[in-house]
Amino acid sequence: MARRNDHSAAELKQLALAAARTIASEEGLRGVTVRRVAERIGYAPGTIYNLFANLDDLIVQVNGETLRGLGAALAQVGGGDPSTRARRMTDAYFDYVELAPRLWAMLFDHRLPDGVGLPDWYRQELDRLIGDAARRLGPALGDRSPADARRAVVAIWASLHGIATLSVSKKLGLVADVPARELGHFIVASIVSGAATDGRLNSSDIVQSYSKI
Amino acid sequence: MARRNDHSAAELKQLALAAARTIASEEGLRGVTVRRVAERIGYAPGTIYNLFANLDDLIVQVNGETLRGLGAALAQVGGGDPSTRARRMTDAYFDYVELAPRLWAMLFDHRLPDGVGLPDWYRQELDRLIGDAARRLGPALGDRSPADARRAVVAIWASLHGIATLSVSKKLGLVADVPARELGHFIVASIVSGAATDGRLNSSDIVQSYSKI
DNA sequence: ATCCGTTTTGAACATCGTTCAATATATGTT
DNA sequence: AACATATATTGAACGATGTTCAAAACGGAT
Repeated sequence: MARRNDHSAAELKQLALAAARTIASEEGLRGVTVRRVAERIGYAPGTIYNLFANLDDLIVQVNGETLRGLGAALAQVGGGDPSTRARRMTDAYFDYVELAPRLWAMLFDHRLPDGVGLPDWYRQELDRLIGDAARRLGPALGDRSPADARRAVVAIWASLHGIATLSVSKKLGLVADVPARELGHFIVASIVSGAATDGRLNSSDIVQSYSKI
Repeated sequence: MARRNDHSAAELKQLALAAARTIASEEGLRGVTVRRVAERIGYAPGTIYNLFANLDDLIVQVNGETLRGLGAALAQVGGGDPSTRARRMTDAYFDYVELAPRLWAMLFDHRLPDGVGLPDWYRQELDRLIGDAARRLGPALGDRSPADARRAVVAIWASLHGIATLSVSKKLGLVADVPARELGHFIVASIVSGAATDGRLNSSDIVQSYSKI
């Protein structure tokens, strides 16, 4: 068998990605297997390996789209004074997570085997997302250097990731009856308002920031 | 074959747990398979199922020990004024993560299948850990209600989890050149100092906390 | 010495990712 | 129109996974 010509290679790739995305949305990373993706698009398992290097490659590409979607959702937040924009971006983050929690979870559930790094385009995608957020949140973060502003954004990025991850994997309800979104707002507010109160929370002397007043 | 009597059932269970812990420390969750654990203790795969309900059960029990160890490490932090204690507990957290990063990562990498919840003893273990931390951090968190103090601790718990997770899975270096520990201090400091500055960051009006001054 | 009850085994099953020789078809050439 | 070439597609095969369970082997009691 060969050369069915139903679809071009590029079309096939998109079909496979869409199928994987659907499965991931419904069942999470576990459900995404080569055979199931292949079956869903009406091809044999081997065909997947004409389109992707392996299953990891396929998943990373789905994750790339998810990441781009998150970036777009955050970029869509406009206007408002700096602090309400921070709030709206936090909301946009959780909106996006809740849109397809298992698909979002795959962003972090998936781990490449030892020694294999994420592809360069993925790193750039992620870098741009953080950079964009840093630029948009800059005004809310007080008068920090660009480096310190970015550091604050990375802290927010990691914190929201932690909250959403625990929430999606049902490990947040074990320790709190507070909705994930509310915790997210609390942390972002802490960082943002920390910037508003005074200049203590810059990178050069975090230690001192522990001592009250 | 049967009744080798080399070990009691309880001993065997500990042997299996220790073997799994070693493998997890070296290779992470992926390396922990029934056959490898069995081989390492010199028994057949089927024997594992005399000791544990299934592989998930075994892993949850290893995770329970890891969690208990983290709790002990945090509880060991004593003395000092409230804010230096907060700092030391944050250090203790990252010390513990760095002691065996892949073992720690298994705490969150592992997911029970759909519909299966964590056992009650695990929930209690976790609840005690958070409760302890809330009690110890209380003085550093200003004059909040116990409920709000606990919420702040949960926020810290989730944030540190996010940072450490991204760090261990090498996804933090993609967006920042800051060590995970430093980011952790930054966040804890933000929350702690947020409590120190004034009373705005309580649960009842997080929204308002976004507006500067 | 015999029996019983329990522990331990390992073959078996369904699934997984991955490889690759075989094949069937579209395309290019005559 | 017939043939040749190239390649897209297949599916069997391999090793590994979690899990089950009948069979077997052994310790202890009678």
